[in-house]
Amino acid sequence: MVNHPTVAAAALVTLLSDKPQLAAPRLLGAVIRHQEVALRIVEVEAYDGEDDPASHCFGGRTARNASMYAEPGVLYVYRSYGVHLCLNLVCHEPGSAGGILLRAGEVIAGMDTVRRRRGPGHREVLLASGPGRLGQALGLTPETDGVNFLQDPHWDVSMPGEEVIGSSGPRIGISRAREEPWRFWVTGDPSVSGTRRHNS
DNA sequence: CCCGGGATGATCT
DNA sequence: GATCATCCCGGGG
Repeated sequence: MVNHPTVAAAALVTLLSDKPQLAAPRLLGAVIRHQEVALRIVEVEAYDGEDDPASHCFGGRTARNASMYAEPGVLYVYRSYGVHLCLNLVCHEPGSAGGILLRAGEVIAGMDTVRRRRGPGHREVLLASGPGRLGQALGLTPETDGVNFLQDPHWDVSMPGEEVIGSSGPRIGISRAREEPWRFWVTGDPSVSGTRRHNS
């Protein structure tokens, strides 16, 4: 009875039923798969609920952020600057809201599909480096918002296989709550985004 | 290599 | 009308 699928699923639900800022670093090294494409997650950001001024939940529930109030296992997809689709794993304590933004990954399966989606001329380590690029690599659509990866055969998330050495710092691209070090990344990993400015 | 800035459109005030 | 949880290109050093 070791490795029964429901055991792994239960462990993920437990992980994602905590405050996002506590769960996020434990997600480094996890693998997310959509159909034939799989990414090893190397950079994430935690967005808490209505009390986090940088969260889409700040100010309460709206049509856009409704998925962040759903149960852990659900995917929250939002459109950034009109053009990019970005992916969060819903993560919060019971009765709350929140999510973990997947900011960068390493392509470990489906390379041909990713290259076709991203277009020519990209170095391999940059194919899913940055939340918009990661979304494009995974083939997100607006309909991905609200999908439960525990119940949809096209989607899967696996717990990290090995411990990784992580770093943390302020979240990128926000104007409020800059003091919270809620961005987490695999130390030294070449696919982490924002290497020019934000990494220490 | 580094930095600055423009594109682009949904969302909310 | 302002604000973005962004990306990428072009110019200068």
